[in-house]
Amino acid sequence: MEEDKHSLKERKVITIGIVSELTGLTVRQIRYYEERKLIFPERSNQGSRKFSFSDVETLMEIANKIEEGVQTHEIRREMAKKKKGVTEKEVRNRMLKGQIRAQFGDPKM
Amino acid sequence: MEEDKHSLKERKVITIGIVSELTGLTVRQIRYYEERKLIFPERSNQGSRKFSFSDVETLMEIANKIEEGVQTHEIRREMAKKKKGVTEKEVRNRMLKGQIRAQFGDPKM
DNA sequence: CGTGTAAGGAATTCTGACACG
DNA sequence: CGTGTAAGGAATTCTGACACG
Repeated sequence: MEEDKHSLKERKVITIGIVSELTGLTVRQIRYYEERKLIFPERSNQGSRKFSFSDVETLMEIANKIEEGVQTHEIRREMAKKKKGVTEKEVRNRMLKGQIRAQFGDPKM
Repeated sequence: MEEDKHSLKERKVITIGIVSELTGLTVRQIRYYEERKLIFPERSNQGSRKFSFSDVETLMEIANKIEEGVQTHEIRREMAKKKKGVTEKEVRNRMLKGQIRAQFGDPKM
C-alpha cells in the first residue's frame, strides 16, 4: 500500500506541456507551484520536469484553491495536513496487519 | 468496462523520448513500429506523438517478439487476434450482464 | 526487413529577470 | 503574491531519405 511509487498513477512520465493541456494551467503557473513546494516533479536527464497523473490531480485541486483566493502557503499547509492524515492511517493499517498476523498467520495483504 | 478511453492506462500523455526510456527501445524503433501499424499514438497539437502506458506495455511485448525473430507483419496478425479475443470476451460479458439484469435487476457493475 | 544516421526546421523546455501590483 | 513576457540556449521531435543487407 505504501509502495505506490510504481503504480501508474504515481509514475512521473508526463511533460509540462501536456500537464498544461490536462489542467488548463499555464506552464508558468505549474513551475511556480513547484517553486512554492506544492508539487514535486522529477527531472529528466536534461532537466525537463516529469509529472505523474497524481500530480495532475493535485494541480487541479490547487487551481481550485487559487481561484478561491487561497494563497500558496496556505495550500501548502492544508496539503501537509492531508498527507499526515494518510500517513497515520497507514500506520494504523500496518499495526492492524501485525495483530491479524499474530492471531491468524500471514493475511497476504 | 468498454469505456476505458479515459482510464489512466489508456490516456495518451507520454512523449516518445520517455517511452524510449521506459521501454529501452530507440525512438527510431518506436516510430517504425507505428509505421507498421503495431501501435497507434495520438498526436499533439504540433504533431508530436503521445503514448499511453498501455502502448508502453505493447511495445515491450513487441520488443520480445522482435528479439525472437518474429517479423512485424506477423506480430501485427497476432495482435489482431488477441484484440478480437478481448472483444468477444466483452460481448459475452455484456450478454451475461443483460441476463443477470433480467433475472435480478441492475447488478451495478 | 529493421534500424542507424545526418539534415533542416519547428516547437519545447529551462533559468533568471523585469514588470505589475 | 501570482503570473505574463522577452531572452538565449540546449534538447526534443518531426519527416523524408540514404545506407546496409
